Amino acid sequence: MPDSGERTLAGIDLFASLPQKDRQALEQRCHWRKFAANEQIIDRQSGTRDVFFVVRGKVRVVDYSLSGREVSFDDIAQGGSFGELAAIDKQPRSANIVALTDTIVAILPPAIFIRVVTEHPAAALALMQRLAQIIRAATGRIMDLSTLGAHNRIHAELLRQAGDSTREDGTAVIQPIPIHADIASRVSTTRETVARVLSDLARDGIVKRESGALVILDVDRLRTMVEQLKGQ
Amino acid sequence: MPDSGERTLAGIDLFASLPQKDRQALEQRCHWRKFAANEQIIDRQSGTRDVFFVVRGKVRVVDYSLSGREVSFDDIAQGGSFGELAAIDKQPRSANIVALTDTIVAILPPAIFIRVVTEHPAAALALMQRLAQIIRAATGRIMDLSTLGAHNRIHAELLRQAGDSTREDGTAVIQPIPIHADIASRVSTTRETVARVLSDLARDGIVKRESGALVILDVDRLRTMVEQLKGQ
DNA sequence: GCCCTTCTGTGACCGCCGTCACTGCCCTGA
DNA sequence: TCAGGGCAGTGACGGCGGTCACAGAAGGGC
Repeated sequence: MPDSGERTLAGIDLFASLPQKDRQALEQRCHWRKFAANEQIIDRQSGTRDVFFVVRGKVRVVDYSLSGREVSFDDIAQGGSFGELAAIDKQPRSANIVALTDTIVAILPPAIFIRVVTEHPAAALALMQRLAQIIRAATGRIMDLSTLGAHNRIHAELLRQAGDSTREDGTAVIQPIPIHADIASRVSTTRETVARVLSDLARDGIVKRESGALVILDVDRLRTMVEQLKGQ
Repeated sequence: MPDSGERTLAGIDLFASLPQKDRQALEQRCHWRKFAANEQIIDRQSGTRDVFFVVRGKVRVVDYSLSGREVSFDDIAQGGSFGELAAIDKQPRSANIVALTDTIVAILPPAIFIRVVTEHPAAALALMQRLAQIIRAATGRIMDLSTLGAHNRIHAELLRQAGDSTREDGTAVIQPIPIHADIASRVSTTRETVARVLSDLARDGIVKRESGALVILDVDRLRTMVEQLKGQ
């Protein structure tokens, strides 16, 4: 693989509106690294403050309780970034990052990052919007954890994963089929509960397993199941 | 009360490092309003994008499930600000704000706010740090909700409220005495459970009610109670 | 002072769901 | 083709904690 072809920040969302010249200058200041699938990229414990950009691949933000219970926060795809928090506030890292696939990242020292995102208004706004997005997701999740039962949180997660893929006939497809344990760690429940809920939904004709995909047969019904219980 | 004395942004954290001239220019663009205790300042539903600064008083960020269950996120004291999210990403408001005390706020239109915090590096950084702080608090809360039982979340909340007030002899004071229902809504449990936990702690000699204050008699023991259970 | 509201404290009940323990499936690789 | 590992599915059980229902304390206003 020609490394040079990968050494670009052109696809990074945060820097989308940066003049090409400035972006190229930034590229000079980056380190570039590859990680294999399942490799850990950032450890919570580490004292580093670098900021990372996903040039290629996909990573997951996770944390573990001392008991080993896994809580996952977000998946970050190509074009995204992570590690900003420590750079911004000089506090320790707030979570772990693992590569989901083979991944190439660009690594930027904190001081340079801060300079870019404070001195370029467009980059500043992009970062603020990203942080705002994280906050909205987190507060939504806190509301879910506080007001919904495990079953309904799983329903809500299915709808989230279906995204806007709902078709005319009220069906939607989730592909590839998500691993139960992953769903569980995203909504803070157990693998077993996810399996039970999916069984129930299949029994009621609301979802169906199909070659490599999970089909939601009745998106509306699933949606009302979540909303009704919110209101009880 | 001389209103003029209150019409200043001098005490607002976000603008602490702004040149006086710029800050005074901003003051010209603000509207100023008073709210009485318990009055709602921002409604989730409202389509506004203004940013608010707490010139005087104290406000609370809360949200309600359709069932009426109250979830509170943060209290914002004098010098703080709120309403930034909607201004940053032009999405609907993410929560409600109620005045805890009689409060004076300065209200700034979104466009002006965005200009200040993108064009002044120091203000940009201050805002990013504030957003980062919110994210850390939220992820911490998600971890607590995901891995701790209700009892331990209450223990943790007591330690949080005690802050760094721990004295030489291992005691700490929380003052004024927090209302059980408030604790409950901060850690997503019920008033009754808070009462039971405090009773248990009092029975074990770990806390004590005292004229207008809650005294933690053994901070260390309380801390280990939380950490042990995290590890199980 | 008194009342009325708000807050606290506690018992009884019971349903949700996490835990444990297996079984069985599917797929990959030797 | 078979073995082994990862994933899925399901039953049994039991404890945590939410809900309901009161009773009592506390405090603030007139």
